[in-house]
Amino acid sequence: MSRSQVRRSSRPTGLGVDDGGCTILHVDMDAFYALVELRSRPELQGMPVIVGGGGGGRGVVLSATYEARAMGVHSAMPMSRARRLAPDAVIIPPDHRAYAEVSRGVMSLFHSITPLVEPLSLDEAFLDIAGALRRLGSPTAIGELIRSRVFDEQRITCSVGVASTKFVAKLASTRSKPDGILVVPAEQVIEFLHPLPVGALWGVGEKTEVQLDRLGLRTVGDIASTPLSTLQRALGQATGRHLHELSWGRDARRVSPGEPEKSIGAEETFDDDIDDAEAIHAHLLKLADQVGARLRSTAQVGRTVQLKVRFADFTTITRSKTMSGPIDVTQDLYDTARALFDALGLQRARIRLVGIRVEGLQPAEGTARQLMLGAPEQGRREAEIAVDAIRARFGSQSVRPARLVELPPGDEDHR
DNA sequence: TCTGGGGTCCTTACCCTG
DNA sequence: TCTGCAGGGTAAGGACCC
Repeated sequence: MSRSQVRRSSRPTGLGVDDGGCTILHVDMDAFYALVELRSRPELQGMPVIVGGGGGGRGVVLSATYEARAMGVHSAMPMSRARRLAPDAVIIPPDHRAYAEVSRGVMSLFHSITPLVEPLSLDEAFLDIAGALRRLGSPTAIGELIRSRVFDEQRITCSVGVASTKFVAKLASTRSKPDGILVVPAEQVIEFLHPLPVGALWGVGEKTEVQLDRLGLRTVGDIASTPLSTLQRALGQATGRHLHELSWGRDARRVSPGEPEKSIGAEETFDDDIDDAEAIHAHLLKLADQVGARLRSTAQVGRTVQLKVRFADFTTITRSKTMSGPIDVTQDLYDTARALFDALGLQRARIRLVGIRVEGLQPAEGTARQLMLGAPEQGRREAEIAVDAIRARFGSQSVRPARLVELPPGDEDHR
């Protein structure tokens, strides 16, 4: 990608450049996964490229270049549909390790600007730059500095929203995409917000948009002029208040770095629906293994185990159990999830996905752990910690539960 | 059309306790 | 002892975000 291509909208755009008081930046990488892939495949520049898929043909679009987007492709779209819309698009399976590495570089760059960085995902973050103004200049100048450094250091482009609140900064970065910067001065927030469609508000998805449409509310301005009580009756107390506040540009949330995780989970959609309980048990063991390893690697324990089951018709149920004490041992996670699954009493129902999630996280240090009925007082956890160490050194596949080791065809006797 | 995987937050219902 | 109520914890489901 040439410099001239990516810098085409390098001047601040939109409502003006009076950026006084606009100390919140929202920085969002453009078509992140796709642009990371283009770095190593420059021959694909200017072509429709889609990152997504996965092995079983049941994947969705994770990211698409703007050339693919122009053909109607967007993220979260089923791959089968994306292929129909853009039959000539180059499809690349995701390489999460590469994205994580670029993300670390970008976040580290942000931290060189300000310590107040709140990552939202791999490819976006809020920055509070109030403390950096004297050193680095105006908010707009800092936004431009970030855009230019991201490109120079990572060879990808990003968009920056500059405002006095997180919510407006995020909207501004979205409106400036791709490869732009938009400043929304505090006194022009209402003018900026009210013409936008309701779907622009954080928390309004497909379902809520339909509900709002039934009330005849199509723009943010419509919501602002609707009595709070009407919104709360239609959408519930919290959502009604939330949308009403946002519609007037009120968002008191601070940029808060280092928010602790509230849950850790893993789930798997099968290539083909499964109706065999034994096979489901094996997948549950694999997921428990992943979740347990993540808990231990982050030195956390959790109290509630949640099982998720999605059936062939896409209906989804969850079942959960709160333990009397926190756990982080794979075997305990598996036993609990399996008991929840068995209690469903399914008779060869066709299952599309299973997942395990652990909630109620707390630091492992100093926590009295739950001892499962019949479990040895010592041993299991220590063994799993030893396995974690071996995997850290020799790879995640170096040690696995015996029943997860794939046998060559015809070798069932050794199972 | 046919829907991943990782999360967060909200609502509702129910049970228990004081 | 019974009743009503408030509040907390748990469970389940749903909407939403990236």
